[in-house]
Amino acid sequence: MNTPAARVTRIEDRRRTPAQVSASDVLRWAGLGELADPDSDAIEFPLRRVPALATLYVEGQPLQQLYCVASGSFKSTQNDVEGYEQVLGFALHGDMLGMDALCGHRHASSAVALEDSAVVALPFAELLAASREVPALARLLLHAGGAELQRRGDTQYLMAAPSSEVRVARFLLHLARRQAALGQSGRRLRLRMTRRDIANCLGVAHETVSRALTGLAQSGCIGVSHRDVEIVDVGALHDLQRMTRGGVATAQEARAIAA
Amino acid sequence: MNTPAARVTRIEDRRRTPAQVSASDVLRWAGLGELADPDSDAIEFPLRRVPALATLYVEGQPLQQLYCVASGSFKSTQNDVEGYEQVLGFALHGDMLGMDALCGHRHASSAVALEDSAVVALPFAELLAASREVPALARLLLHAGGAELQRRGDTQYLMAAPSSEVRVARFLLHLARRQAALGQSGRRLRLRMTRRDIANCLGVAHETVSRALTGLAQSGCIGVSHRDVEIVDVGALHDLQRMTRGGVATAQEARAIAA
DNA sequence: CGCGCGGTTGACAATGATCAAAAAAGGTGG
DNA sequence: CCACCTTTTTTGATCATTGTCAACCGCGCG
Repeated sequence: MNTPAARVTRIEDRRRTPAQVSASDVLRWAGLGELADPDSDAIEFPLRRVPALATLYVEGQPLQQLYCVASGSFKSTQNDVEGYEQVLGFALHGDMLGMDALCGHRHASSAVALEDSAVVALPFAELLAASREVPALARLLLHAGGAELQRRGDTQYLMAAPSSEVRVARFLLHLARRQAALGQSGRRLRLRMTRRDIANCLGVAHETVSRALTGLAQSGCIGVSHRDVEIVDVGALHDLQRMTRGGVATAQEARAIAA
Repeated sequence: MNTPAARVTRIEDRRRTPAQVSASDVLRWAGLGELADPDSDAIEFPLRRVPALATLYVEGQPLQQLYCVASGSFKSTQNDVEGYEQVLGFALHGDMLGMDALCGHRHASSAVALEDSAVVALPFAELLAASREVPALARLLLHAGGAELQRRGDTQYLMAAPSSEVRVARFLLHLARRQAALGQSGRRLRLRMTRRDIANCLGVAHETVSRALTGLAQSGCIGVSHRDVEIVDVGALHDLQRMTRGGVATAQEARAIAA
């Protein structure tokens, strides 16, 4: 494994050096570090900064590039005829964006940066050509597609929760798990998205998200301050998350019922 | 385009002949007919019958095969710790199953046949190897991943509908559109899944699905008899499907409000 | 024939959407 | 730095939608 950490290019460095990221780094970020090799080291992709609230691509636009989130975060959305926006999910470091354009070669969703972010731009045509000689690239695309499908499945699970408080609890746990997998804290979350975005994604009114958060805070499961959430009692939150219906007054009650 | 129809292998024929399907046929079924060539004609995959209610693969199982639905239909489900089942979606002819296992090489969902069905079994390892020489196979995988993502996005859109009647309306329209794309009727549907499965997928109680269906029937939008649904007034259903909240008494009212 | 499963319908309680308003935060320009 | 604006978030009150419980029907099957 010849010290992969030493070879990982730090994002911060890239702000000064020419904005390029090697395919190896993309593989590592996507969780396929074991496939990084000299071939993929040699391939470089441009890094593109995306300011907060900027649109990376919009639904219907022909597929030119796929993107890998280098830093920051994004929301994916679908817009129906009336312009009503449906939030499909949120993308963090290492997540690929634009995979749903692989069928039809037009983006099936839009992506908007939630904060100042950066993405690696992967030109699809070149990627396709290069993937014939560098199998790791082909694997990258398949892996990314599978990962995105799993995230969508998780989101569907969130949305199907019978009570809104459970939905929000699941949402927080899901986000915490993803952050933890990135080496960040699994207890302290900064919600980069608005309550409205969360509500939209969960299929509830945004006031309900607000109420659910204060409810969970009053039960002692979490602490909420603006967009910072601390998961105080993971166990209680996890027990609550499984419940079918009806809120729970306190974290201890949640444990009592679950026992 | 040398008369592709003549070269398409009919499903019925396969019941007698050795159970093999060419890669070209899979490409055509998946909507990539233009990529079919002599190379892909030469590759054959086994056809596997799946009786009603049989499980094709289960969550957690190592990925051995990907599947393409040849006939019949399937539901994809996720099971949480307690065994509670979450229906993620339904697969029809030409849909690929198992794509979410491409990340982690374990199935992230289970697939169950809703009726007597048949699938083309695509051994993943061989597929990966062959795709280096036959680009069409690589494209097939990417295309299928994108298609599955789009279907999941549509499902999320269904689930996010604010009223249960709208959810069901969208569900019916979605299914009708897919059936129409397969050359079948876009007006007459046979719901292969139980009401409970629909409800689970939409995130509502199964009684609510029942009520929504009779409600839509009484408004004159659809006709319902057991599992056969006829879309009588597509326009009204489509108008209703866009509404944000509140049912509509009659199909004419739906049009009046929409006007 | 009885049984189980899937589906429908009714009654009731309650979750959550809606409307309304105000407080808090963030950004902008002077 | 402050005033001012917009956006975001919170909280309250009310009521409809919908989940839950329950009974019933129709159908297929052993």
